[in-house]
Amino acid sequence: MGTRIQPGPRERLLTAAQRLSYEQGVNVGVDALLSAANVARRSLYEHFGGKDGLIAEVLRRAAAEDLDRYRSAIAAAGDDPRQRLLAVFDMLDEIVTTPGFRGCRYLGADLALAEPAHPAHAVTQQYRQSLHDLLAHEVQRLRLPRPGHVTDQLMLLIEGTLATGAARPTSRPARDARELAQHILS
Amino acid sequence: MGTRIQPGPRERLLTAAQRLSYEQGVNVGVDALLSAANVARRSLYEHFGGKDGLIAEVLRRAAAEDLDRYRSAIAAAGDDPRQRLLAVFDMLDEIVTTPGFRGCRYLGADLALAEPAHPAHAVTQQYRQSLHDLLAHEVQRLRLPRPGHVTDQLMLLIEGTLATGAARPTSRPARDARELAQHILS
DNA sequence: CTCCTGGTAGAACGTTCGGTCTACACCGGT
DNA sequence: ACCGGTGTAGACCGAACGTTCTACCAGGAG
Repeated sequence: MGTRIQPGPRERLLTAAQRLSYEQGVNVGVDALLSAANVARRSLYEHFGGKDGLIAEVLRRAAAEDLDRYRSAIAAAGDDPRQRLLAVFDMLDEIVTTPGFRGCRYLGADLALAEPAHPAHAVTQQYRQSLHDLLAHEVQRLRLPRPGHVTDQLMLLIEGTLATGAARPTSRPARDARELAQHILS
Repeated sequence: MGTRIQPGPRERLLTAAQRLSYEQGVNVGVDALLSAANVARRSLYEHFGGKDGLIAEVLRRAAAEDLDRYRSAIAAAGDDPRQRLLAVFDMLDEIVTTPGFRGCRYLGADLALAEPAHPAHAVTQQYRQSLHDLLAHEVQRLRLPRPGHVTDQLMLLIEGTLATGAARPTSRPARDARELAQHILS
């Protein structure tokens, strides 16, 4: 059964690694992951084949969660596609102003992992594609000219918001981005 | 004297580290830096006190070069502040489409170095402040309302361009950003 | 009861990490 | 001629890296 009193080692490892790989970066050591999860060394290699596999799985899980946050924010903003898309930047404002925000996890992974063959890269690519599709679906309904172009610009604003939020913590990049998004969508 | 047939070990080390710390990330090993620069281990510690000092100095040098690129691009664009600012995004288009582009060096350093006390963070902060001032000076001449706000938005577009260029190499984020910049500046 | 599965605990592997150290060579200045 | 400064070459250190290994233990199924 999936549910026990305490989550199994696989679950504990994923939870701890999701937190630590964000706080400390994906180059965090295996020992730190194991002791944070209270998991035996062996379990890591049985469940994920190695650190790379764990990191990739962590990113997959985080991607699913983050996409759900985008979907929830959009769904809660009513029916107007314009308002639904602007709601994304309201959600981003919350995220980047939350203490402990350290930038976009996926960009951080791509920059930190130099080897192009690392399985993490495929996960981040897939994540961005899903997010792009999510936005494109809303943009489509607006019947604007060049919908693909508009979607790319929204993606750029999102990446810029997360990057600026990490680089200049005093600023409020999501507000700036939201204003720019309003320009695009009108 | 400063000029010899071959640059001294300090110069070689800076040059090699500037390249390697970008290609491989700032977590590149000391041995890789030393062998790439053909420099004795000892020289690193005599000249920079350690790897952290070298990384910080590399970022300082890169920042000076990058700021000069911005200044040159702006200066070459004539007298109209609007055209001068848009020229920044033309320059960025060149940068992000150049093979081997791996994103913003300074954001990469901030994300990869988890310890807040690392000297690199002060350098990246200073770099962004200088870039911000550079843009603000041009924005000021436009006599727009909320010039600080506009400058922040331009910074966000720049960060977004560099992040997107690294994350989605097939896109042309600088063009999208330039179009948004035109909206801001009009 | 016995056996198997899946978990823990931890030693140990070889490699790499950043950093310190010794030994020696070159070269310009006095 | 000599000396001090600066460089190279490379051994060496303790620690951390990712990984593999053995030994043991709990719980459920046969």
